[in-house]
Amino acid sequence: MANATRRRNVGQISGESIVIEAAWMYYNDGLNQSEISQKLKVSRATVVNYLQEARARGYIRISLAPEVFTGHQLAQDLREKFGLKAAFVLPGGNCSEEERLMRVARGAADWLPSLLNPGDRLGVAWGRTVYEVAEAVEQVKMDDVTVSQLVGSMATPYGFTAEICSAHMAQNLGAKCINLHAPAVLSDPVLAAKLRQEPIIRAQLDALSHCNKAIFAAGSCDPDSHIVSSHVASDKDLDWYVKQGATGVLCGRFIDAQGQPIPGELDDHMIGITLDKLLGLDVGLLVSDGASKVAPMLAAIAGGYVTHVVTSNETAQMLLDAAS
Amino acid sequence: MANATRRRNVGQISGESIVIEAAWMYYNDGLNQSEISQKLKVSRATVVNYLQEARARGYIRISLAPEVFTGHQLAQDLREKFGLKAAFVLPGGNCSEEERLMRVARGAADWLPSLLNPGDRLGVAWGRTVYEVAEAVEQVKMDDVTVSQLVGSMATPYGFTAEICSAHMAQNLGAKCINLHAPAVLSDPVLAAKLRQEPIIRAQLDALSHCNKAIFAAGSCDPDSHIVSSHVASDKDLDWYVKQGATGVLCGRFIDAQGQPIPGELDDHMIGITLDKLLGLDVGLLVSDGASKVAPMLAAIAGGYVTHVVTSNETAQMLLDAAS
DNA sequence: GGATCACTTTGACAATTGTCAGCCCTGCGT
DNA sequence: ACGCAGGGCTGACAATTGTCAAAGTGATCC
Repeated sequence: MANATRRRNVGQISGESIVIEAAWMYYNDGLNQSEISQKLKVSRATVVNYLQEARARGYIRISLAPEVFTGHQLAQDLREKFGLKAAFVLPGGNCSEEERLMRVARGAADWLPSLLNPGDRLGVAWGRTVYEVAEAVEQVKMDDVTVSQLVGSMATPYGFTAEICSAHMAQNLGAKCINLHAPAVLSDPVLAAKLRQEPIIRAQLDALSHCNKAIFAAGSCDPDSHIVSSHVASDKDLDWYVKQGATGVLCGRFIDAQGQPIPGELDDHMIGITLDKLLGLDVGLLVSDGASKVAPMLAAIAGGYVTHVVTSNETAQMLLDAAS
Repeated sequence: MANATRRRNVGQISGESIVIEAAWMYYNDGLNQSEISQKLKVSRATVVNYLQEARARGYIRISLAPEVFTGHQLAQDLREKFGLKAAFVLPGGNCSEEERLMRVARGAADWLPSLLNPGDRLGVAWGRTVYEVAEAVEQVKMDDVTVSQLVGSMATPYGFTAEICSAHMAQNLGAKCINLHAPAVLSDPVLAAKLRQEPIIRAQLDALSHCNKAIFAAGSCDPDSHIVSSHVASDKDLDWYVKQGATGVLCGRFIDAQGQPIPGELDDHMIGITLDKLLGLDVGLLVSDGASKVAPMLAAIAGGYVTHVVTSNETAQMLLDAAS
């Protein structure tokens, strides 16, 4: 393979770059395939092959202009009403909740790299949404970015543990990754406290304090919420917190409608970032979608954790309506 | 217009954003136009219209991956041989000199925004090549970038004066623009000196010292060079400088094969940046192409003014051959 | 009301692009 | 030499996409 002699249109252009030549003519010069095939003296079918190869190798970048999603009316309304730095509102038209979630995740993934600068430390939460964002991020080379896992790992049956979320995110961003090698929840608060004092864990938790940006989703307090199915909280815990006024979940912590953390038993059992650390970040990126997330999102925003939001048309409208 | 009631598929998605919806489905979800027309419940022809509108409005960004041009063999060879930070080598295959120049200009225009950061001050030289680059830059919003005109204005018959080059560049980059409101060459050195002392001109010249990046082309010393046809130098001047060893022209100044400025009468007549100010920049972007530019480019590189190069395949090869 | 205007939408047709089986080289093993 | 394998190229056909003139639709002004 390596030194196999390729022919590729002998006597023509330097050989390997004929693919690029074709791609340039097609996408930059605006020639059609027939014209290109004439110039290159190959059949049009070959030009098709070249173009496909160019696309397959990722030479061609096609993207929708981000301004479209941050600039339109709903996005501006969100920004003004909630005092955000920016909002990214995607068309969700007619899709199922599932499809909408994927779109929102993809939108966040497209937007995220432009929110990061060299030297940044990005905290990554966990959950289905965050996982899909991590997966959807296009491989790019972000110089000097560090990704940190915001909460410990859990036994979610779906494969989107906090570890995997942060690892994939770092992988696709070409960033360094600091994982938190501990469970998110321990049955014994004493053990949890001891673990927090372990030098390795302690260092990792310290690192979290230095994050200047974070990406997270808002979790709902429904009985079928992932916080229960991932065994972070039991049904009993959930009931208790809801009685205390829990409206949403952020990084594994329950918050009330004003976004204030609700102190409770779980705090002592958990290993992960505390919510006060999420205040005052350069970027607090909330990615969530769906009717069930409206109240949690509002709570997170009210708590001041959020500077940027990614969501769909529909959810944006619900947020605005609910807050009017 | 503002409050005119648009119909656009009444009862469907919020109306204006149906274009975005269609674009998303087409480019992100990979659906074809028929599928989209079904989902959106419009005819396929309408979908075509939506997509065209999206493209016309610039919602769709298509670009060739820059790594292709900075990564391939010739670019790496250039970088190593001349100690550059990066080189951008475009396919020039089979084109006329004119077409190659346009490609190189376009390549530079595509690359330039990614070389700029907030706070940068970009010095812009003049000439046919620089003009084409300025024209080819896609309208983007670069926050907090300032463009400075590196040399005074001249009576070129072709419309690419230094003023126009820098103004268009700033325009398309969405940057501020500092023009140099003075002729590049004055017949009287005393007058030139006086003009340099004028507060406005002086301030503008001072601003040039603060540029941290610059874009320029290498000019040749042929009798049909633009430096002559634009009346910056006379034929007699040119002859004299060539006799002194002039190999190229950079920002209106003659340099020898080692890139050293050749002191001469013209210096006192000129208003514009001096070459020592171009040393040690974060980015010195040389954009040039063609056989006649090979020697001037080598001279500019030898002089240490250049950190980044944009050129074609063919010229890159000539540079490497000539320097081997 | 109805004529007009500016606009979007549409169906039928034209052009462009994608697919695929088979050909034609070249290198390699027998 | 010969046959084989594999990659690249091609022509004919299929699918997708673009064009354009005509028709529809609400708003606005007699």
